[in-house]
Amino acid sequence: MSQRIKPTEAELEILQILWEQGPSTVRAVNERLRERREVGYTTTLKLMQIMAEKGLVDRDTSQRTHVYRAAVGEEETQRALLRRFMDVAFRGSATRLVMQLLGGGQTTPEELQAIKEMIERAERREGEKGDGGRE
Amino acid sequence: MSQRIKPTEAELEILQILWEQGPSTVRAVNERLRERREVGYTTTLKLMQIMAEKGLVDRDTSQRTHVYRAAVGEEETQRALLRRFMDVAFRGSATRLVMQLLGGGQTTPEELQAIKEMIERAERREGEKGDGGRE
DNA sequence: ATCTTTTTACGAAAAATTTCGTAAAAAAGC
DNA sequence: GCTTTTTTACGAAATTTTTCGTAAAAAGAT
Repeated sequence: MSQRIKPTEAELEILQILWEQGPSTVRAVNERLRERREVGYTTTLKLMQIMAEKGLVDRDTSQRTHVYRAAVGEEETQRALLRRFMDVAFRGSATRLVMQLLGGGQTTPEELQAIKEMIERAERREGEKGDGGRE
Repeated sequence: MSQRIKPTEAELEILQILWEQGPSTVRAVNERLRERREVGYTTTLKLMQIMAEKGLVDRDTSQRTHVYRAAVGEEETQRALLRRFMDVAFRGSATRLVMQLLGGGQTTPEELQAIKEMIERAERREGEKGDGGRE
């Protein structure tokens, strides 16, 4: 299901902006992109039009200036991307991935602490499995 | 430095095979690829030739049948890929990435345990850093 | 020796992704 | 009203990645 979500890198960059600042015009998105690198306005426009075709974004065309919003959830997308990335880069091993993350010095002590707490929570969830905790 | 390592997806697939089974001929790599999908022999050959040009692999051409081996380390490459992926998909946040990994039900209890141990080790390392710890 | 198979080299086609030029429509400014 | 600016639509060029056809060389088989 969510395996159909496969934005390209440029598309993901735009999704990030839409997730972060909510529904936006092409101009607003392009300006954010420009903070990081040179991008032509029509380049951004075209990409967003393609994304609309693919169903990655919805757009409100009731006004002349269209407003786009992400049509796929941030978490859902991250889950799909992570699954794929873990498979291709770490042969599917979550352990190796985390090992690299922690060993590679890419985490602050605060992040380590936060991650540790998450592990404990995840362990508790595992332990309870079966009694149907619903959402 | 290691930011120069940027294999494409098909290239990464080949690197995985070379890392896993060591120096290999084009035929051997192609056969492994074929276990998962249709790939022509010359397609694999060409890719590996390009990889040799890029410096991703080395090859021994002393025999008629060339033998290729990975010229970039598995960990080094994973580190570079992970850094990039974390930035683009998780806005640079290791915490969010791990959250998704643990919350997404993509980890077995065994992996959880292994990960927890790694965290503790990483914490000890961090702790030593500040007060000039003994090794 | 001749024919077949295996391998490399090379180039280019095919596919996917990214970029942008140009035009037309709508809105805004004067 | 007329000009300038902003926006969308569209198509195509440019770039990157993947795939494969063809040829030539080397090795092996008969």
